Amino acid sequence: MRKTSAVDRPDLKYAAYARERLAEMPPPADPEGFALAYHLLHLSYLVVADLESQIHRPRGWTLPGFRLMFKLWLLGPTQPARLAEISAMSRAAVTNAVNTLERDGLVERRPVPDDRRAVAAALTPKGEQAVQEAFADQTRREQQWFAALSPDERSTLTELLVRVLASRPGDTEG
Amino acid sequence: MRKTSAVDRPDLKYAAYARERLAEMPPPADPEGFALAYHLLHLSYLVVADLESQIHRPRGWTLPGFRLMFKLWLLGPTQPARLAEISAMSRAAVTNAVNTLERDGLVERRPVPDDRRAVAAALTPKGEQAVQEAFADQTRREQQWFAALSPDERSTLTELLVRVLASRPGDTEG
DNA sequence: ACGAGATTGTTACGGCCGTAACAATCACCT
DNA sequence: AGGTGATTGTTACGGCCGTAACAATCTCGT
Repeated sequence: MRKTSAVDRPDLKYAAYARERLAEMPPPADPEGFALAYHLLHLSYLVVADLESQIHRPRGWTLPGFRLMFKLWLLGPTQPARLAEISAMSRAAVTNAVNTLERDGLVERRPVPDDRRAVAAALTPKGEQAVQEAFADQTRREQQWFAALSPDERSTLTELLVRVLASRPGDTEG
Repeated sequence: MRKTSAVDRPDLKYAAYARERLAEMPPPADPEGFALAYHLLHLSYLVVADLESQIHRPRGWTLPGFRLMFKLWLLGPTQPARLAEISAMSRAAVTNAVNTLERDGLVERRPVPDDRRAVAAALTPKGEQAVQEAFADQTRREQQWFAALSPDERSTLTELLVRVLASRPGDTEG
C-alpha cells in the first residue's frame, strides 16, 4: 500500500517552502495570499491537464472543444459572440475552436435569419453523441478529483468560489 | 454606485442554468459536481487572464514567465527538469519559456559542474529586479481578487484546495 | 434617408503547452 | 571495462488563446 505525503509532491513541497520564505519578507509579501492563489491556479491546471489527457485526447478531441460542445448541447444553436462572453474568451478563440470542431464534423455553422452578420454554431448528430459519451466520463473523473472532501466540504468550497467570482474586480479597479 | 448581480454575469448565469438542466438528468449527471469543477476552472481562468493582462503584459512579459522567474528567485539557479516537476509542466515547455526569458535578458543558462547533460537556469540582475517589481503588483492584485472573503474564509478555501491537491488521483486510477 | 458608431465574425501573428522523437550523457549491473 | 537502461535538454509539430486589424452589417439619432 503506497502512502503519499506532501514530501512526495514536488509542487506541494515547493509551495510550503515559498510560504516560509515569504513569511520572512516585509509587506507587500503575503504568504497566505500567495498560498491561496498558488493552490487555486495549480489545482485548476492539474485538473485541466488531467481531463485533457485522460478523457478527451484519447477520443481525439480536446477539453476546450468539449466545453464548447457541452454549451451547445445545453443551449442549442448559439452565436459565437454569446459563447465568447459566457466563456470569458475572445471571439477569435471561439472562431478557431469552431473551425476545428467543424473540420471534425462535430459542429456546423448556420446562418441567422434576422442578422446577416451573425452565424450560429450547432451540434451535428455526431457531435451530440460525442458530447454525451464524454460527459459521462468527465463527470466520473471530476468526482474522483473531489472525493477526498465530504459533501458539506464540497458545498463550502463551491460557495466560496462563487462568492469570489461574483465579487471579481473590474478591468481597471485597483 | 454600480451594483452587479449574477444576472449581469453571463458566465454565472450560464452556470446556474446548466445546474438546473443537469438536475433534471439521471446519473451520472451531477449538478453539484459540475458546479464545483466549473467554478474552480472558471475562476482560475479569470485570475490567470487578469494577472496576465493587468500586471505582466503591460510590462512586456507573461504570467508563465513570471512564475518561472519567481521560482528562480526563491530557489536560486535550478535545472529545467526540476522546474518542470515543480510546475507539473513538460520539460519542453520549460525549455521554451527559458528561451523567451533568455532572449529578453531576464534569465541565463549556466553549465552544471557535475553533469554535462544538465543546465541551470538563473536570474540575471535585470531578471531579479523584474521579479521584485512584478511580485509587488501581483500580490496586491491577488489580494483584490479575494478581498470579498474574510481571513477565516480564505483560510478555509486554501485548506480545502490543499486537501484536494494532496489526494489527487493518479494517472491511471479510475 | 443618411451617416456616425457599434457589433459580428474572421484572419494574421506571437506566445504558451503537450506529445513524440532525438542525441548526449549518466548510472548501474555484470 | 562494457553495455543496457534511464535521464537531460532540445527540436518539430499541432492545438489553444489573446491582441489587433479588417470588412460586412446593424443601430440609432438627426
